[in-house]
Amino acid sequence: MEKQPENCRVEDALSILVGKWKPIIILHLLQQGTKRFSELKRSLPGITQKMLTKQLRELEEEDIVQRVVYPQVPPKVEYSITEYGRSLEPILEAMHEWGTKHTLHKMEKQKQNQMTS
Amino acid sequence: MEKQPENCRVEDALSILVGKWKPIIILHLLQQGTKRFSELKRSLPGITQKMLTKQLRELEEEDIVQRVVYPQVPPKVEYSITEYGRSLEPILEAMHEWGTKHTLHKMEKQKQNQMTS
DNA sequence: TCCCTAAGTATCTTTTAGGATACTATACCA
DNA sequence: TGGTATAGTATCCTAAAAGATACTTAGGGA
Repeated sequence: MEKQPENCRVEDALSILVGKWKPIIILHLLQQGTKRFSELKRSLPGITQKMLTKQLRELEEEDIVQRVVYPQVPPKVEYSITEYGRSLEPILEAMHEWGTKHTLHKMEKQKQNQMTS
Repeated sequence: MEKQPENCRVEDALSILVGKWKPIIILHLLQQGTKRFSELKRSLPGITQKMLTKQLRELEEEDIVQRVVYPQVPPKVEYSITEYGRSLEPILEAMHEWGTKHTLHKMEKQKQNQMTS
């Protein structure tokens, strides 16, 4: 890690990952390969079309996902992770691992609060 | 990584790291140890007192930083990373590494765009 | 002839994050 | 007597993210 936090590039990764839906979209595509728009939508309960479209376009812009349109009616559009997008996997791994620990940490804290109250 | 993205805990890590100031605050404390409020403020050009206070309180709430108040006037308050907070380091490492690659990736893309235009 | 589908747009409203600015307390120092 | 320093609060305001809802397109099937 750099000596000077000012020069650090953590924000770059963060800017791609933040948002209520982006991490889970990336995880779905990482784990399940190519998916149609409607499949993704079904996989993300609560997301609106507008949001899904927006997030996917932003990820495409960053070269994290690839969008393939089949010129047919009704439309068919497939999304998949790019090779470059796959390079985010270690970050997501690290976060997942930490998140699991974090759940335990919170539970322990709650237990302690109960005991002292 | 879990088979089902729904059960994944990536969001937990993300929720702690997001925000315009949190990652850089954590990095400062990780690298420079204990710091007074005013020192942190000087290290973060552009941050307002309100924001710094807010971010620090939220990190304290999550047990990422520790806050120690010395009962004296003018006030003295010291902040430091907790052991638990230190466990975020691998995530920040992974992000930093990726961010560095990302910069290169963007530069290559720009070069290609210039060549095709 | 009309409805269905898939993958969107277009508007409008709500929620959240972030920022600007002013104010506070109180010991110490000139 | 008044100014300085530190670590905050208290209000108000703007911008960005997110959400709700309605509309579009055009081929195929009943």
